[in-house]
Amino acid sequence: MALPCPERNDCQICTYTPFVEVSMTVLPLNVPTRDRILDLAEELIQRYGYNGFSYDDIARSISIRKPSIHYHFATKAELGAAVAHRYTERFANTLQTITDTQKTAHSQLQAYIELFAQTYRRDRRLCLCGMLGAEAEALPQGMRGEIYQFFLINQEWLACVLRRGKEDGEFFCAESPESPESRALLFVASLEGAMVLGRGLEASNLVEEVGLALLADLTKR
Amino acid sequence: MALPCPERNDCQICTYTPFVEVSMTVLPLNVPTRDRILDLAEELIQRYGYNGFSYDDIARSISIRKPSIHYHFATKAELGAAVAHRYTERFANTLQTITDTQKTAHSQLQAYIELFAQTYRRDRRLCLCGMLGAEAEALPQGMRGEIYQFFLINQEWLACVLRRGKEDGEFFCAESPESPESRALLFVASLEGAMVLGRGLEASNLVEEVGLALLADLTKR
DNA sequence: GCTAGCCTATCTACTAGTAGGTAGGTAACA
DNA sequence: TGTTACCTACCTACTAGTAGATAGGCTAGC
Repeated sequence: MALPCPERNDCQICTYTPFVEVSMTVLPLNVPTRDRILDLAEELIQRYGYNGFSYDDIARSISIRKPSIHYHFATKAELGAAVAHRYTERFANTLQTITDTQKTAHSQLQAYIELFAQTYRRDRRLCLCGMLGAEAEALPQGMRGEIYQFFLINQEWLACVLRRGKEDGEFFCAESPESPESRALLFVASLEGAMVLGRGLEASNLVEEVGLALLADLTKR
Repeated sequence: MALPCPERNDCQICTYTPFVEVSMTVLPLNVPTRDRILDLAEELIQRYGYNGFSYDDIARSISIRKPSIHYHFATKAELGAAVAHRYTERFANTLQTITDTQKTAHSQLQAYIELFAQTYRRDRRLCLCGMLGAEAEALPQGMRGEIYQFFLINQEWLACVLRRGKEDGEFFCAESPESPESRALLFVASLEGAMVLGRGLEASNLVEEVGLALLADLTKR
């Protein structure tokens, strides 16, 4: 797909141009091509979706030819799966770090919410797996397992934190009959949805707003 | 885009075929072509996204030639905007009906949740504007206004119901400092997100589960 | 009642451009 | 000498969109 022209987003005629430079500000030099492809594909999926970018978009952005991408990732489906896998793995590591560094369940959840808020603040990017979840039906089979894993890991981690928070008397939520798993689901869903709404309403602080309400509810009876 | 083959979704080789028949079971006979195009485009966007279908997909599904679609909708952007506009308008009417027929704020919210649950139960379709919200950055300018309207209408209606529910003593939520608008946002976001998670986790009752938790929180202090 | 003129809705045949992907070659290097 | 990481040149299929023709229906004027 030809990406929208960032310089003239208000121009009706020039809404689409065949190519757009993508932000490369944070990329250090001497990064292996394979990683640069992954990084860019990740950004493009978060911004435009899996069906919203092409090999050519990537090729132009990192100044190599299109077939060179096929050398690293034989098919687009393979690239997509690799991006999703790396994203999920990195996310799981971050959750582990949160568990290790934040003492209370409340501060762990705060850090969790901040992950989503941070992502959205970067050019209003969506959670990669949120975007892919929405597109799931139009995705190659191989990618769906990765998305499934992402949400499962999130739910399990959150349920664990919520359970501990309840045991420690921090929260009153998740009382029977509600399960921590169910509350965990609401937590992820709300944050994913907040990003979608943020884009739709062209708002910049929706994730934070929703996160605050989410935390507040945990201390209610 | 070539749509995925529904009969052999597990087949790696045949993941993509150039064409797939789309469900036409509910369409009565003698529906004007223009409406059939709109109906099908709506279904395709909800299932695969705006960048996930082509004029040719529609043409084949309703057995006309592709240029005939251009006669009714000159550009794909025009078609997309028309679909979103009709969807939002229909949704607004439904909200009015809910207001007119359901007495308590609680039952109005229940009916609201059921709208999302119903949509998802139909082949796991996403809310049209949820899908488009996620894709927003890759969408032609003309469509974004329609998406904005959808979420605004939802937020305003919900805030209104929540305010009334609080006045009538049905709810304890939305106490200061939290505004009904903020709680309304959480409400929509959670339901939109639940649909995305439902797809990601390949679950069928997530919208209902999230809706239940959402309602339960309203009666907490 | 006939007909000229217009409108609607469709068609076939086409365009330029983009999609993912392949074949085969090359230069650097261990 | 084989491997790695790229390249040029190409392919087929699909993309949105256009040009021009046509068949049938409606209506005003004679």
